[in-house]
Amino acid sequence: MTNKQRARAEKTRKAILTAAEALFSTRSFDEVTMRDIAELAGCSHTTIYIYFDGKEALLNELAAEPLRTALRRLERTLYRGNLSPDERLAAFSREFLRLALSQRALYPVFFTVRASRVDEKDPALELQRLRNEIFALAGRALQAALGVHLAEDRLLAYTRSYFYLLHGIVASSAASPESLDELLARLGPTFDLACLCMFRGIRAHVHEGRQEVSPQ
Amino acid sequence: MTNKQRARAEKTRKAILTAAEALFSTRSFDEVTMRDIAELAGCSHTTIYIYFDGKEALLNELAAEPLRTALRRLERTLYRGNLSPDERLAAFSREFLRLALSQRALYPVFFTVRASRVDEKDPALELQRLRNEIFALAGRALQAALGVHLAEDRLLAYTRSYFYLLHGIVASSAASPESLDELLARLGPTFDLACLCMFRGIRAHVHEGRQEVSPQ
Amino acid sequence: MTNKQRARAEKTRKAILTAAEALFSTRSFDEVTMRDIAELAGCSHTTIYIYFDGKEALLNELAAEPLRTALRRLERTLYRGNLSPDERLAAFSREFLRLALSQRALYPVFFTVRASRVDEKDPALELQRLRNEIFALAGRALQAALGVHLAEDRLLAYTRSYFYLLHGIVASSAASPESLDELLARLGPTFDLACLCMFRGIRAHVHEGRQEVSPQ
Amino acid sequence: MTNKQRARAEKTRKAILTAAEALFSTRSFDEVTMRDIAELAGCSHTTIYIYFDGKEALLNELAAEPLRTALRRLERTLYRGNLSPDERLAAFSREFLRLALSQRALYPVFFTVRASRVDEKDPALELQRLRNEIFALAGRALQAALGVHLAEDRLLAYTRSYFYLLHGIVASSAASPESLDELLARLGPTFDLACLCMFRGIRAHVHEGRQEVSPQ
DNA sequence: GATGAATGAGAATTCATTCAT
DNA sequence: GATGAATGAATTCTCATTCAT
Repeated sequence: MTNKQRARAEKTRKAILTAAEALFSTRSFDEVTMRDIAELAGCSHTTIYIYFDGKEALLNELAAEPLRTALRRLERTLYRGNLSPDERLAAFSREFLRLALSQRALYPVFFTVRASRVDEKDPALELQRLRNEIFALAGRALQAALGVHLAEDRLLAYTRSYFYLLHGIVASSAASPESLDELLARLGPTFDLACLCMFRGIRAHVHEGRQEVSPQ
Repeated sequence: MTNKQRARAEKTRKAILTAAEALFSTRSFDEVTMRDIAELAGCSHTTIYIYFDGKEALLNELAAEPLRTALRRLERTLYRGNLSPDERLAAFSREFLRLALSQRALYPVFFTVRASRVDEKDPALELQRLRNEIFALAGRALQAALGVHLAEDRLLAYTRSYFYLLHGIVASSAASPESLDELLARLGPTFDLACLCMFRGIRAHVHEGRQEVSPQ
Repeated sequence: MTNKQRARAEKTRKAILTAAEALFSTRSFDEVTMRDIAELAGCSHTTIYIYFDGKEALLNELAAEPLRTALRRLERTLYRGNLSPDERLAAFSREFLRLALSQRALYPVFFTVRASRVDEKDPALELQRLRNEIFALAGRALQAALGVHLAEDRLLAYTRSYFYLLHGIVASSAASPESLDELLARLGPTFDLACLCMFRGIRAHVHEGRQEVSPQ
Repeated sequence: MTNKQRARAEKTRKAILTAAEALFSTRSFDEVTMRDIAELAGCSHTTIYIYFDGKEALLNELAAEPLRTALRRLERTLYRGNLSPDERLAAFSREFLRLALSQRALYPVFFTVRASRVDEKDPALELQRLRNEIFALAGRALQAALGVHLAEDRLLAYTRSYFYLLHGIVASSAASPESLDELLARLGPTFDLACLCMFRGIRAHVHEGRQEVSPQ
C-alpha cells in the first residue's frame, strides 16, 4: 500500500517536473502557466500545490536537478583521461554550453543570484551551492590548462573572465527560437573559436602578462 | 500659449519616460505595470496612451534614446586621436560596458532581437538598426586593433566572440543591486582583464591561428 | 466678421455631421468613436462638443436630417402624376427602402422609439414627429392604392402590417456588408415581390375580407 | 461526492446562463458586462470564464438553447393534425412570433448572421444551422399552404418575403418595454392580420401572378 | 471658434492560488 | 493522494468627456 502510494506520488511528482522542464525550455517563466504544466503532466493544477509550494518553488526545484546532472557531467568531462588539459577545457566549455543552451529558459534561474529570504532548506541555497561548484570546476580546468600554478585571486579573475564569455554565449543565444542542434550547427564553431581565443588570451596574459597591463 | 502647451506635453512625456526608466531599472518588463509608471510619472495611466502606442511601444521608445546616445559616444570613442588602436578597443569596451551597465534592466531590450511584425516606423526597427551599427562599430575597432585586414566572415566570427564576452559581462552583472560605480569599482579591473585577454587571444589566433584549430 | 465666423462654424458643423453619417453608414453606434468622427471631419474631437451635447445628441441630430430629406422625397414620390395609385405605393416602398438601406446603421435610430427624458427641444422629439409623418404618408399611399375609404383603425392596422414588412426587409439586410447597390441588385426584385404580395394581400383582405378572418 | 460537485457546477453554469439571459433581455450585448452577469449569477466574474470561453461564446451558447427549443416547437406546430394547411401556416407564424418576442433582446443573435471565423464546433455554426432549419420549415409550411408545387427559387423568394414580415414584426416590437403578454394583447390581432395578408398576397401572386409583375 | 492635454470609469481577460470534497 | 470549483487581484487598454488655453 504505502509503497504503491509512494510510487504513484513519486511518479506524479516526476511528471510535473518533466512537464515543467519541457515547457520552460521553450517559454519563459511568466509565459508558462500552472495550468499548462498540469495539462502536460496529466494532472490537475491543484495537484502541483501538493508537491510544490508554488510556482517559484517549483522553478527552483526544477532548476536543481538539471544543475546537479550538469555538475556530474562536467566533472566527468574533466577527468576523462584521453585528453590534453586544454582539450579538456574545450570539452568542458562545449559541455557547459550544451547543457546551458538545452535549458535556455532555465539558465537565468541557474546562474542569476536572486535575492531571496535566506531560508533553511530553500532550494535556492542548493542552487547557489551547485553554481559555486561548477564555477570552481571551471577554475580547476582553467588552471590545469594553463599549466602553471596561480594565486587564488588571479585564478579567480581569469575564471571570471572565462565565465563571462560562457554566459555571454548563452545569453546571446537565449532568445533564439532555434533548437539546440540547429543552434550548434550554425554557431558551434564560433562558440569554439570564442572559447579558444579566450583561453589563448588568458594563457598569453599569464605568461608575459604582468608588464603589459590593461591600459587604464 | 501653444508654447506653454507644448512645454507641458513635453514635460509629461519626459516624466513618463523617466518614470518608466526608473522602474525598468529595478524590475523587469512584466513586473512593471502601466499604472506603476503612471503613478510615478504623476499622471493618469490613460495619459500614457496619448504619448505611446502601448506598453511595448513605450519600452522600445525608452530604449531607443539611450541607445542612440550610446552609439554617438561609442563613435566618438573610436575616433579619439590620442590612442593606439588597441587602447581604442579597450576604451570602446569600457565605454560599452559603462553604458550597458548603467541601463542594466534595459539591456535585454537593447540587445535581444524580439520577433515583431516588420512594420514600417516600428521603433523596434530603429532599435535593430542601432544594434547593428554598434556591432559594426565594434567590428571596425577590432579590425583596427588587429592591424591586419580580415575576410568578412572571419572578422564576423571574431567580432561575435568579442561581443559574447561583453554580453556576458553585462548579463553577469545585470542582477546585481550595486550601483554602476560600486560595480565598476569592484569588478572594473576584471572586466578590463577579460577584454584584454579576449583581444590577445583573438590576435594570437589571427596570427598563428589556422594550424592550431579548436579541438573537435 | 460675424458672417465669416458663422460660415466657418456652419462648415465645421456640417463636416462633423457628414463624417458621422459616413461612419455610421458602415459601423454601428458603439463601434464609432468620437475621435473617429473628429478625424474624418478634420477637427479636434473636443470641437464636436461645441456643436453637440455628446455622442447621443449628435446621433439624434444626425438622424434628423436624412429623415427630413427622406420625408421630402417620399412626399414627392407620392404626388408624382404619371403613376397609378398602386405604382405609387410601389415607388414609395422602393424609395423608402433605398433611403433606409443607404443609412442602415442609422435606421434603428430613425425607427426605434427610444425611451428618453421628454425634454423640450430634444431632437428625439423631432425624430418622433418625422417618423410619424412618414408613417402617415405610407397610410395615405396605401389608402389611395386600395381605392376604397377605410375607417381609421382599419387603415392603421393595414399600414402597420405594411410597415412591418418594410422594417423586416431593412432589418434583414442591416447586417449585410454589401453596398446599397449590390444589395439592391441581388435582392431588389425580391423586395419588390414582397411589397407587391403584401399589397395584394391587403387589397384582397379589404375586399372579401371580413368573412374569412384569420383563424384563432 | 463527484455527484455533488457536478451538481454544483451545473447549478453555477445554469445560474450564469439565467443571469445572462435576464440581462440580455433588457440590455444589448455591449451594455451588459461580464461583471453584471457574475453579480446577478452570484459568482465571481472569473467563474464565468471557467464555463464559457468569453463573452461572445456565452452569448452564442445562450442563444442556442432557446433556438433549439423554438425549432422543436415549430416542428411540432407543423405536424399538428387537426389544422388545414393555411391554419398551420398561421399557427407557425404565431408560434414563431411568440418565441421571438419572448426573447426579444436575443433575437438579433438568433437571426443576424455574424461574420465569424468558420471554426469547427463554434457554437455560431450551430446557430447558423438552427436558423437555416427554421427557415426551411417556414418554406415547407408556406408551400403546403399554397397547395401547389413551386420551383425552388420561387419558393425561396416567397419564403423570404414572408420572413421579412416576421422579422419586421419582431424588430418593430423589440424596443417595447411591454411584456410578451401585453404586447400580444395589444398587437396580436394586427400580427395575425399582417401574416394573413402576406399569405393571401403570395397566394394571389402564385395563382394569377406572372402576368401582373411588380412594376419596375 | 477651436484645440491639445488630461482623466476617471470601466471593459474583457488571465492567473496563481485556496477550499471542500 | 488527488481534484474540480471558485476566487481576488491584477493587467492592458479604450472611450467619452472636461479644462485650460
